[in-house]
Parts: sequence; C-alpha cells; structure tokens
Amino acid sequence: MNEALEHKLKIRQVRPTAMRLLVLEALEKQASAVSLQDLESAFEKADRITLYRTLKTFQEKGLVHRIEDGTGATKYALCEVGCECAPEDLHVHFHCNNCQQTFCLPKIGIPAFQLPNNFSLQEINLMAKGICAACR
Amino acid sequence: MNEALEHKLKIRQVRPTAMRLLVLEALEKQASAVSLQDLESAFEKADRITLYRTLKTFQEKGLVHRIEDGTGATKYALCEVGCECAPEDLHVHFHCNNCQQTFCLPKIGIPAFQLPNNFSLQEINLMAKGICAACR
DNA sequence: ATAAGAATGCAATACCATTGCAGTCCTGCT
DNA sequence: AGCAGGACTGCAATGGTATTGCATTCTTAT
Repeated sequence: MNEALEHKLKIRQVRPTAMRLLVLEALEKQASAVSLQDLESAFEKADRITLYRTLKTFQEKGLVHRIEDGTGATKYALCEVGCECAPEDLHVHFHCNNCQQTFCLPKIGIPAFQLPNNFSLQEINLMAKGICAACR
Repeated sequence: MNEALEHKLKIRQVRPTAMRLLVLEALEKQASAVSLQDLESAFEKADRITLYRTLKTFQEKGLVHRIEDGTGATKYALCEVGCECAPEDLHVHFHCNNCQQTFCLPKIGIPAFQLPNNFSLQEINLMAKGICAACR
C-alpha cells in the first residue's frame, strides 16, 4: 500500500509484511521512542511476541536503535538515514521524568572525550533526564 | 570494628549494622561497579533481599549511585566524596563488552551540551562501551 | 527493662525479555 | 497452477530481575 514504507524495508533486506509496515508507520508517526508496551496498546489485535520480534528484526537490520532509559523497559526509535549505530552516529536521548517519554535529540552530537589508555570504544549512549518542554 | 566505615555511614544517617559495614567494605574493595548478583555470590550467607535493600538505602542516602549498563542488571558504585548525584557531579561509565565489568571513570567529566528550549535537566548518564584495558 | 522503631529473612508477586513449537503465509521454482 | 522450502506469526511457556508483604529479630531511647 505505501510505496515509501515498503522501500525502506526492502533496501534493508526486510520483507515488507503487513505487520511490519504497520509498525514502521507507527514508528514514523511517533515523536518519541516507543516501548514494546506502547506498541502493544497501539495494536490491540497484534501479538506481543510478534511485535517484539518485529522490533528485533528492525534493530538487526539497522532500522531502529534500542534505548535503555532506565525505566526498565527498552525503547526503540527509528534510525536516521545513514545511521550505522557507530559512536559517531549516535546522539543524545532525553527521558522526561514526568511523562516518561523518551526523545531522540539528533541535532546534538555526543561531545568527544578521552578514554583511559588501552580502552577501545565500540558504542556510546548519553541519557539525559529531566522535564520536557510539554510538561513544564 | 572499622571506625572509618562506620563514620561514612553515620554521617549519612545510615545506621551502621554488620551487614551494611560488610557491603560497604566490599564496595570499597571493588574497582568496578557491582550488581546485586555479584554481591549475592560474594556473601553466600546473606539474603538477596537484604542486599537489595542495603543498596537501595545506600543509594537513597547518597552513598552509591545506580548504573544501568544495558545488561539488564542494575549495577552500583560508590559515590565520590561530595557527590550529590547532580549532573555536574556525574562522570562517564565504561562497560566492557568482553568481561562485562562496568567501571566508573571519575576523571572524565561529561562534556556540556545544549538541550532544546524549555527542556530542564535533572540527571545525566553517559555509558561508553567497548573493550577494557585488561581484556585487550 | 521495656517499648518503639529499624533491619533482616523468607515467601510471594509483578514485570519484562526471550525461546520453543506448531500453524500459516509467502516466494521461487518447475 | 502446483509444490516445496523457508520466513513469519501467534500461543504457550520459561527465565531473570526488581519489588513488596509480613513476621521475626535486633537496636536504640526512655
């Protein structure tokens, strides 16, 4: 049905099933990162496990990245075009302690810093927490 | 038994019980952050719940801070003297993807960055992941 | 010495992530 | 079009961590 969505899946070797298109569409509509529970309540008819595996597939194929915001539940957000989930691609995430939403802040790169000798960097994750603009 | 440890607890309004002194001593000996499981295997005789509540108390009183390193299990590490767990006090944590240990890197402050308008900051957490010096 | 409150230990619960398996759907090939 | 193989989906079940309830024990202040 939606050519653009199908294309996004195909170029990443993900077969565009109805379920996946729906999930992808839902992710694109969201300003904030979604948890498995969020998806589950958005699609009452779909199975929790299927949604879980859909997100896992998306993650493995580089469509979304996982965010651990410390609430206990993992959240997922769409990767930017060209995102390889390498340190230099990553950005800051902001978790609102009031509404519990987690946002990607792609315009803010993570500032560089120096690791101790012989430590090698593979991933990096900067979680900021506080109150978002909508909750003030 | 150990005056210095007792003092550390008392000045933070934590009653220095035997259990707490043992846990505090164990934390001081550790170079890396400890999980509940780590403590549990270090003190086979102690109850998991008691250790959990001990850590929770320590956290509430500002003795330790929690670290979510993305492994699913929360880890805890001693706060520095004067640490209020406010953004400017926090430092980088490093998680080794090989040995699964999580280290505090207190000498590296988190570089400042700009949040969007009307976002207010309360906490901040920078998790770096890779391979530590001992595992290379 | 005693009463109040704190700390401990056992049991039970809740929640999230993950896997196994069987049925269904899709795709490519003949 | 028919068929075989693989991918996807849904249900059930499992594992692990965090958390709470409650009764008992310990500590402290009067």
